[in-house]
Amino acid sequence: MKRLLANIQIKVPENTFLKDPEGSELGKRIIEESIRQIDEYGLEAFNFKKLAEAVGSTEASIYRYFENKHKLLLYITSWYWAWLEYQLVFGIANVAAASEKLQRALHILTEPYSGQENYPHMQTDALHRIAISESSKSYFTRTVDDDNRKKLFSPYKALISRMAEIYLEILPNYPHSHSLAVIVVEGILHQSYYAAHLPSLNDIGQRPEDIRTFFQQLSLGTLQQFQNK
Amino acid sequence: MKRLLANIQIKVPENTFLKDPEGSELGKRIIEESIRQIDEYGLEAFNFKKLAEAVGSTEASIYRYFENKHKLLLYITSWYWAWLEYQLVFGIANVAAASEKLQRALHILTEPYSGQENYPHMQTDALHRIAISESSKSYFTRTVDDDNRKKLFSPYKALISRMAEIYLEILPNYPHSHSLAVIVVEGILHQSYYAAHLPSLNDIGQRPEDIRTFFQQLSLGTLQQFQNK
DNA sequence: CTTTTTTGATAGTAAAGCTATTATAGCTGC
DNA sequence: GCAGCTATAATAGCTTTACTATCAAAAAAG
Repeated sequence: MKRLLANIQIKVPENTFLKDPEGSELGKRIIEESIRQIDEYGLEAFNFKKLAEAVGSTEASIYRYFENKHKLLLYITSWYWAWLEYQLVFGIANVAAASEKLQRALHILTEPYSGQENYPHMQTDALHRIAISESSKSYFTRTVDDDNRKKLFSPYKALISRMAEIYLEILPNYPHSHSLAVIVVEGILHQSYYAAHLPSLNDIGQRPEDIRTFFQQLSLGTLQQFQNK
Repeated sequence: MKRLLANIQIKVPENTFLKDPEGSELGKRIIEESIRQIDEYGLEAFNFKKLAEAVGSTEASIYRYFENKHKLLLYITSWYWAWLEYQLVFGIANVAAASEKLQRALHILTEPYSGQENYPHMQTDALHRIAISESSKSYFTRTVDDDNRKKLFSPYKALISRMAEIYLEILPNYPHSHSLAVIVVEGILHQSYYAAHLPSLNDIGQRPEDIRTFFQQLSLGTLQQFQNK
């Protein structure tokens, strides 16, 4: 796939951080190590004390960048959604047929590119695993409404909108493109999770091409069913 | 809809509790109040201290019933899945046409019956809201594999299997009935959540009949697409 | 070379999660 | 009616997590 253009920057909602971690060495190390630890131990076991120790700094310093670990999770997942959106837009640029766009989009969602030159502290493969097992924790909280008002979910919504546009291109006037897009994006992530942990909830398997085929059929079938009704 | 037969009992996996809460007055009050508090404040804000105070007991006594709040959540959600499965099996019994079964199943998933005579401490409407906003927290943990080995997810799997059977009845030899079932069950719950909190991720709306129609089209479309491929 | 910003060092508080100990009340069997 | 068992209450305490405050040192900016 393609790497980021040198002058393109991934933008994360400002309210996720107190001080931009991209603006300092310590900040970048905090992000890099957070990704490592959340990926390795999971969000619950992750805390600022262990993080501080690992980056050779102090808890207080971490708190100067992020209010709490929930905001840090939002920062990390937002970055990932923004990056995925970029991959997607780039990946379908200049593709004529809408169904071909869908196919490529599903390819990116199931096998996101993992070399990441511009942001060496962003391990996109670890981020992908975090998206699979931790991302839903960013919005199933009692602060959702507040976070939403602060636009903290906009990168995720932007990604969903891109998918929705593809569906609309396949079937203009389809009224549920966003719902379908969410179901497909989350379905892909969750099916990967189930394949690894609750295999009886997944009879597609974990091969990306099989997951793609399934969701392509689900997408086209849903659209067609609406059209024929 | 229908109420539970007097001699039917909802069975919850044994390893979710240390001492069966159904076996004592205190146990039932613990469950009733847990449901109330988790529904009202969310799982994160919920803890055994406040719970103990509300039921007029002590923290130590709660710990005699449940190892921790994660197990208590598993108990509560397991009960709900088992109850839903019962509603579903009952609701489609003696229905001949498979497509009619699907329709009824979707009806139960979107509008589960809420009068609950045999288990007055089980507020099924509160449980439904908990299923929507908290249930995924029961398996997105680093103890999933362990919990799964202990069969703690069997009621959820049983529910999914019932749905899967309906799909198989509509299209025998369909190889992805379980994945489709999970996507539909979770899709219904999540779309309800988005309708309330992140409306731009849901363009179906929150009316149960609209949600049903959408997922019926998605189900049938997915099956048909497979058949025609 | 001085001022401002960033980080480090250290301390401490509050709440959550969990365990242990002892006392008391009620029931079970004899 | 009493011995013994079980369930709960009362109390205490420990550990970890989450978070705040203060001050000094180092580094960067002017």
